[in-house]
Amino acid sequence: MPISNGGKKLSDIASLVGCSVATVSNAINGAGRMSDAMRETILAKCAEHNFVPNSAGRSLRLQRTDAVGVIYAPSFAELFGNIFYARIMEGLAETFGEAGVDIILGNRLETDGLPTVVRQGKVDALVVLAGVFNTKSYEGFRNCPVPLCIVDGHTDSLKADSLTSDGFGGARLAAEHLFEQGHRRVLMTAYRNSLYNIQQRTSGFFAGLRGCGMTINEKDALIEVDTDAEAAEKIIALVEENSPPTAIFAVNDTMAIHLIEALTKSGKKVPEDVSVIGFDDDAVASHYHPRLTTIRLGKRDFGAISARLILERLADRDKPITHMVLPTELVIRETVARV
Amino acid sequence: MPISNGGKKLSDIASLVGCSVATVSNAINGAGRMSDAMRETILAKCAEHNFVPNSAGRSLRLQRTDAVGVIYAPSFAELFGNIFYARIMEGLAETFGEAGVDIILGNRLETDGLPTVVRQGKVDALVVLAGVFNTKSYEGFRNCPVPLCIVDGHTDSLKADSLTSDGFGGARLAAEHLFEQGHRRVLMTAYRNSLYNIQQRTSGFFAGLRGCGMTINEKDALIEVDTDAEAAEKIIALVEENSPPTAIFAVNDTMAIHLIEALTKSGKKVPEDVSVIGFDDDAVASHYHPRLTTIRLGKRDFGAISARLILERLADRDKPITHMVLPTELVIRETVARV
DNA sequence: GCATTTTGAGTAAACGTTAAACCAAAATTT
DNA sequence: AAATTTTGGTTTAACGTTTACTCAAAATGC
Repeated sequence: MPISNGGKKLSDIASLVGCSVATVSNAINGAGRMSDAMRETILAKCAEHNFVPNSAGRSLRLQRTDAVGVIYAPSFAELFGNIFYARIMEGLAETFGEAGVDIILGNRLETDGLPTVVRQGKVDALVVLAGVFNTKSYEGFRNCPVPLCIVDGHTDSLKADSLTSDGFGGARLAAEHLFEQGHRRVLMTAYRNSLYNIQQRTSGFFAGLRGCGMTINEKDALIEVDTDAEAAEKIIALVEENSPPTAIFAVNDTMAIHLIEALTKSGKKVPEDVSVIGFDDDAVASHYHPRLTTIRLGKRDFGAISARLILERLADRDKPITHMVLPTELVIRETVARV
Repeated sequence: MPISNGGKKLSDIASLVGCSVATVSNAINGAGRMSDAMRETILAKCAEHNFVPNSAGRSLRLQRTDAVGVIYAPSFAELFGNIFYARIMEGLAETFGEAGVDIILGNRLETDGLPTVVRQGKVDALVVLAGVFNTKSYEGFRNCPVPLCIVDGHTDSLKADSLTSDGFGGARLAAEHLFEQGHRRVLMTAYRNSLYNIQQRTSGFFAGLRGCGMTINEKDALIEVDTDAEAAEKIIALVEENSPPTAIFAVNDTMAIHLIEALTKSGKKVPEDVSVIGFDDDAVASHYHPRLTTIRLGKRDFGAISARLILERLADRDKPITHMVLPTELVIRETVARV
């Protein structure tokens, strides 16, 4: 049987000091009544023995754990490889850490329904990293007994705070940049199975184009695909046509890079022959050659803000549901040429 | 007061079924004695209500938490940004997840001594990601009440399992590759403040060179620096000398890339004028241009193996301390030329 | 000097779970 | 049929905290 604590408990300190356990507890929590001398003596003994109350006992009594779960469906495997989520985790760790709240990774195999960590009562709240969520994915969280904060996703079907980036505005930024650089024949590539994020980017891009005064047929200009490879294939074909696009907006950076690789392989130069703009500002974006022009999200802020959202909700369960939208910014690098 | 569980408890199931709480507990844990009918009825009711025993109650009684802490000193900020550790986390999450063990991020501000998460008894064991540890860093873990597993580091001063990669062998691989490609005048750049990992790489490299029959003066061939910028500066100067190096072994990939950038900027071509080989196989290594030849570590294995090491120790506290050394491999890309 | 309030604690119950100890009834052995 | 074992459970205590309640002694008010 594993020993979980150093072995010390309230009663040890109590008998060391010569008082009751209740008094020790009160001293630690700044509650109850006792002489200043007593309080100091107890606190000193606690410090001397490096004592801190056992978490299980405390949780049981207090009906709270001072821990939040972070879950990423369907599996955690992708999370750590993905720099986008890494930054979020960084923000979460910092903000929750300062608040004295631990982060538990929801890495247990969930059958369906609520995460194990919730059903066991191990967490006070849940951060849901919703990257690949579709509307159905949220169903599992219906009547979740702890507050939820959905990061990088949104649904109206759940009573949960949520936090997304301004995919619409970011994509509009991309459209405007292309327009300003003189591009008039532009294409967008996106995944067919439209999640919330993708939809936002798509509508933002075409809204941006129209806002610049372009008349554009979305049916022709939006290339819907299932994979990056399919996107590359279609683009190569389109570039060979009579009136080829001068610029392409890829729905994310990895797709953008696939496009550039394919374009280069088929003899087209980026950005001289065709410009490419991505979305996300992944780590690869700045390391790739040529360095990718893209849209940057407030990645790190996602973590800190969602943590704060949860902390606030824990403090006030009745505060109104919040849906925050974080701004995006254009990062100009080397893949968009002036024409 | 936050509600942590769905609210259900053993006694609810018990009164639903019409038996005692002990019987419900026994049914769930496959303990005690009861009729098959009773066991099935109870299990069915548990499933129907999605019941799972409360963690705090269980921990308190069982004196174990089914959770491990992962700590990364001095702060977590770097961890998630670093793909090396991200892969380790991935392995940990998967292996611990299968074993029904949760991972708690040690993100609470630690003053000194043991992590808060340990003092609170929130974890059964600790994974210490030791990347930046020096011998002094380990002192804080002296008389840690829970088992430790040190990942990517090692010390004899602690009774702890540990896991490192074969930096020595990997660096030897690098040396042999350079020799085989005809390089006879080679340099190594490394950080001055020598941690365990760096030391291993350094001695492995020169051992490899000597093993190939080269006589080499380590004093001249080892360029010790404090920063990547300093390394770049020194290398630029050395390359301008009478008998310039034909190849450089950088102690890690980021340093290698700094070197290449500087070399390129000062008019030298990599690998035509000077070859560069790195260490770690970071994500950048394959995305950078030119693609970096480097030494790959068993990154992902680190997580899975250290998790298994901990699981084994939890099962048997008296099993002998293990220090595992994982093999490395040479990844040939584009930054080493034949001369 | 007596009644009342305040101070400085202590007592005891509760949080949800598990496991050892216990026990009546049924089944088996002698 | 009496003695014994097995079956199918129940009762109870314990894990470490916190907090409402209690209570004597000291301080204060009149």
